[in-house]
Amino acid sequence: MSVRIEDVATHAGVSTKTVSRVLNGNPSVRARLRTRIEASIRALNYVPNASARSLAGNRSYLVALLYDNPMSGSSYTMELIVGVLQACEGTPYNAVLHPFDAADDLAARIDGFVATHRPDALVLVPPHANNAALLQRLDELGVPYSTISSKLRQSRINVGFDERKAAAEIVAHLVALGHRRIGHVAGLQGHGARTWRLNGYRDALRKAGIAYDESLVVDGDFAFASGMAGARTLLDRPRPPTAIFAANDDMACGVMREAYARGLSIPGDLSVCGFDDTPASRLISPGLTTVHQPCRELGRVAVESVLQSIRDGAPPAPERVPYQVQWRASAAVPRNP
Amino acid sequence: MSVRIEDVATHAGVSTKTVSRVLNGNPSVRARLRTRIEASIRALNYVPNASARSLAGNRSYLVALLYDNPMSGSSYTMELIVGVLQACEGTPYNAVLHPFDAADDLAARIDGFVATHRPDALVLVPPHANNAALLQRLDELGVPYSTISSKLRQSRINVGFDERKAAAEIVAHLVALGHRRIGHVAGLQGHGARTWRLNGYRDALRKAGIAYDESLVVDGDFAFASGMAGARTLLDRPRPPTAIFAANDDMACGVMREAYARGLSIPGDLSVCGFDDTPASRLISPGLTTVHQPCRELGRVAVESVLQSIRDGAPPAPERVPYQVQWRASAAVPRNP
DNA sequence: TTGAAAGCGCTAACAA
DNA sequence: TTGTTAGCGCTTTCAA
Repeated sequence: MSVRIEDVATHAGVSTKTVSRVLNGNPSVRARLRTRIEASIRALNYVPNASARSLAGNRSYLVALLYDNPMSGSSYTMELIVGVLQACEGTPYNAVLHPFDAADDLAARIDGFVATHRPDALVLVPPHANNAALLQRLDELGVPYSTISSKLRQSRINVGFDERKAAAEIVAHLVALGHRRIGHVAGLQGHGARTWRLNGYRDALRKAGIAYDESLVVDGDFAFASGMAGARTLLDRPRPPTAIFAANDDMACGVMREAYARGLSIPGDLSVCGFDDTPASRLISPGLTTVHQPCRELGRVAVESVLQSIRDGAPPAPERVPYQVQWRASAAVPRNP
Repeated sequence: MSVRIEDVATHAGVSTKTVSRVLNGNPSVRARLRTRIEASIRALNYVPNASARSLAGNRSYLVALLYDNPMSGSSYTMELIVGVLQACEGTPYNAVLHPFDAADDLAARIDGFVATHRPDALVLVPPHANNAALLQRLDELGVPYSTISSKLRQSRINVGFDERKAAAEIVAHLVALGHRRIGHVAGLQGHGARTWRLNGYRDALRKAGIAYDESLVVDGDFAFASGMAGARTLLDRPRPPTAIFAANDDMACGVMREAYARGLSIPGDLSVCGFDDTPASRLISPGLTTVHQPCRELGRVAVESVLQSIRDGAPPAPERVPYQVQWRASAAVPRNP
């Protein structure tokens, strides 16, 4: 059908094994020979057959991304996927995507998945990244994996960013603008993101000498509706906050909806901040001040780290990628501090 | 390493070939034998090795999704991916995702892609679905493909939905509310979506007996900023529109931003409608009236159709999937008609 | 540092 | 309807 390794070997006047060595970056090939073989590969436009390679080498060259079944078009997952694909580019590896419902017992179903796809490595995102039983099973199966934003120590390779510091930075900015009563709509229990962002909020208050007022913190679940509900509770307080920091953008949008429903203007009557920098945070009016969650970077680094650990044997230390705060118009000096 | 087809054959007391026939749904296996073999497969927890299968069968069991490099987290692409993955579930097929920059000459690069991945089928979305040279090259290479929302007749298998009718429905609704001067921010030239939605807009006006006023139609490029710019132009007209229908949600959000910047209220002073039903359309305030683009369905049907054409030989007729209009608060009776 | 030969696990021809 | 045999294209022993 097409060009095979044998054709390259003939063209270069060597054995197929030597071509194979070049293909796999085996260092024990003389430089001159390597150059000649590489020239033949280009000349014949040779591309190795992935199936034959996997079969003979007992490797799939597959990296599987396990994520939660995104109910709505989740830009988080999309960006992650983009990063994962970027990391695979230029390597012999390919990505396999697999949405898994968080409600399912993944620790039990993972065996079937691994048997079917035989991935060389896995990348897990929350909530799966926080599933201790799942990680343990993967350890038992001997499948290398990396996690993204996991809160478990158990994960040998984890990538994330300093969500706590980022949240503190947002809240410190609100303080600097003159806000003293700052509300917080917290994220879903069990997610690292909830704890880190809430802690960042508290850090900034403490640093500013503002007493923590638990009546200004309400629970949310990262969904729009819970942001609305949270704002309702906070704005009904005898002394309502002049600013609300929501643990993610979807909830911040809910806060804005509720504020508008009460005839409040943003940021005049109420400053609002979010977290994630989803597309909606740019599209909504006014633009939402938020933390850019570096999803692509996270996906890219997660893949690179786990592949490196396969190559080099030693698992690399957990990684931290940089983040950035997006200052937009939704936060301003309070009208009535 | 693990259970092989030979083990199943031994267990069931048949030849490997017969097991293979069962695996591949070959009808020429007696029912009783089939049942026995299937029992053995379950008993041994056998899973075929995909690489060996591909190599021997000269098929990759891969469906490649070629989409444009999404600059921002595109919910369109994400939803499509979800649909594609859904369609692969329960089949031996897997999806390979490949973002391709629309600026690149894909028709020239497709050979390398096909040689590397050897996909059994391709699914193309705009703008690639509108790339005539690309489709021609695929025809030459003999790779089956389906397109999504392509405007080219050339594509034998195309899935889409009636965008023209959906747009007309939205505009008819504005008319029914009492609007007579309705502006339109059109999509990017060359996209089917631009033409279909613009035509739908004109259809609705004609049906309502409202003369088409070209000063109320401005060009956009599907991006937020072009929605703002379009609104600026339209609202600066001597007799500005009381409603604006943007060809997608991102531009509709831009229209809203510009309206707010002028102190207009929505929908009191200006009704706004979009198209696509992106996450932002739900999160923005007021909620945006828009057409739900059935991306998952499109992705799912595109895969199913092309796989069916591989099985049955005959390409199925182009498919139309249903859509739905999302009525939200951004469109209402005009305050000053 | 390089090469020869033996599979990896499956399917496709062909035969029975 | 079922079984036998020969590969698919590559990597891996092992030897040179």
